[in-house]
Amino acid sequence: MNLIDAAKEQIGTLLNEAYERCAADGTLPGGCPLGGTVEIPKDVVFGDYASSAAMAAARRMRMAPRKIADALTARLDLAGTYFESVSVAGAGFINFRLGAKWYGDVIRCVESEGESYGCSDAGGGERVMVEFVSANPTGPMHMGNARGGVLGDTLANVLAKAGYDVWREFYVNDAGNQIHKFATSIYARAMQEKFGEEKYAFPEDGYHGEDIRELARGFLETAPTFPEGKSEEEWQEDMARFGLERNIPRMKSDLKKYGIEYDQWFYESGLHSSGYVAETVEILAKNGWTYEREGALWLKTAELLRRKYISEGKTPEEAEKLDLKDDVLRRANGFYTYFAADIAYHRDKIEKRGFSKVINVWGADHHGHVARLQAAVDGLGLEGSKRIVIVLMQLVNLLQNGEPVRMSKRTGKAIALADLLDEISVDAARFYFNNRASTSPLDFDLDLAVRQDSENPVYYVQYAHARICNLISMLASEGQAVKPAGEVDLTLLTDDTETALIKQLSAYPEEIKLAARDLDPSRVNKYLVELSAKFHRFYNACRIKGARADIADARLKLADAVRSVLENALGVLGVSAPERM
RNA sequence: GCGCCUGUAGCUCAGCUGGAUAGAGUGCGCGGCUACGAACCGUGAGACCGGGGGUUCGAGUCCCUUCAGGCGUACCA
Repeated sequence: MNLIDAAKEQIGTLLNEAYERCAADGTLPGGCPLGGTVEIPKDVVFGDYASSAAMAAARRMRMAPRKIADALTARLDLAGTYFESVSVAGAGFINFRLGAKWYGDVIRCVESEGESYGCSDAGGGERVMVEFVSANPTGPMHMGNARGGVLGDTLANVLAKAGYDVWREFYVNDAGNQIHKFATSIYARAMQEKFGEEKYAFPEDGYHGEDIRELARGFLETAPTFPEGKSEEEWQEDMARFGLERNIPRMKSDLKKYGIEYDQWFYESGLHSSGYVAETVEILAKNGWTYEREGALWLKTAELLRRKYISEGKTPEEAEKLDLKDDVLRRANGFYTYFAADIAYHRDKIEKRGFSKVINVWGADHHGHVARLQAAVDGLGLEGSKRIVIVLMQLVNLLQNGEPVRMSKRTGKAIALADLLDEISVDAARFYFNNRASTSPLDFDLDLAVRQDSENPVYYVQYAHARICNLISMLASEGQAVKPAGEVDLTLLTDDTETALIKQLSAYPEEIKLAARDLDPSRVNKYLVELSAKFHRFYNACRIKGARADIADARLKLADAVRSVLENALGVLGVSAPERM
């Protein structure tokens, strides 16, 4: 149950009833249904909820907002509602103040819903896929993958809680050009290993990382006859397979260490071998969206995009001004491009597997592909622009001693995901990577992240949880256990820090809903920090031990409700809620 | 050129579909444990919300324009 919504709805109803009375006796003109919004003012001196209905109606009623507000409040009947008083202030805001029943209801709601507190049916059971990380299996994962992993996983948690039917997927790019590059790189390192560094030139565009040398050495142990007995191509094929068989399980286990597990690892190679890519390209051709030039098969991307933009509200003139280009689907050498495979993959997601929404977490450096992919899937007649949603994640700037550290598989200077966990806890990593909206670049300061103190917000939140657990067990050992809400007089919670804390508890379901709507799980971090701060404030202001018995019971109950929601929200982040630290 | 993202306190960032006096952390200045965990709390100073127009009762938020930074514009993935 969402008590914020309940309160807002009640205000809407109350105002409408008051308006009916005013219209009936002529105090206000009839036929002007109330508009405006109900909001939570920043400053509590204005009350707990504020309606702007009077201001919104001023023009239509041709009356001063304050007069409308006065007329409405004069006819309000608060008996039996959540509210104990109402007032008019400012330009014509109608301010409502909550009564004790509402605060008690929040705590009763937290108690009765427990783990499912915060859940809603906002998603209506819609089948959604979240595809994330999908790192190239040609090398170790880096910090950007770590952010994407945490973002995607947490986003999936948020969506599940908001009532979506969520599927997690990792797209394994085990085909195409970079696999060829992968193979030639291992081959070159193997040759160098065997005959000396200077005897065999390493390909300029190869993968320079140390991990390639390790794979080459590992491969040589399994192939003592190398390079005899097979052609170069055959050896490279074996090497690619060998490398993937090593790297993919490692990616799985690295991600698992971060608490990230998938419903499916989807292999790009399967799309090629089954002919699905070719079939998909044929459909595009049949729909008239392709042409041949210089031996390659091209997609009419520019035209598809123009159609897309115009249908989204751009004028034909605006669309014409854009610098749009066509794309190759099948190269002159007969191989399909990554783009062609990606179109096929999304056809598989939408048409074959029936996901009504497909969310992809991509690095911001891929943003140029968003509209193009959507347009191409539009060209298949599968509503790509509507069903494919891309969460663009700005890249991670890794800092050490204040200096930026470049991350690149090619140069081999990557900080591997697995190594990071030698430095910091999973909890700290997950919280840190989710601490910014995906649209903001994230500075990951290694020196800061290793610190296990209050500089790191995750400890602030976890400390609040541990503090409550300790409090509860300490009081229980003295014979004062947490009582069921029904046995506690919650109307005794009237201190400013208590009501502020309860309001924060009430905001949780809304916060989950907004995080799901905006595809922004970092909201949950902010919520947790805010909840913790309000708890610490309450803890310092309101003693439990030594307070009058009924007051102590009520405060202990409140603390326990906070503990429950902290555990709940930390769970959404995949961060532990320790009982002691 | 075209496109995406970002400009809010010294620093790092919040600010929900436009709402009342723009918030927090950190840093700096004070202060709080013979009291449930001081990994905490209170308090002070610190911002013409990059600039300029516009929309309206009302703009950090919406529109236009301009400046600055990041990224992208492959028969790479």
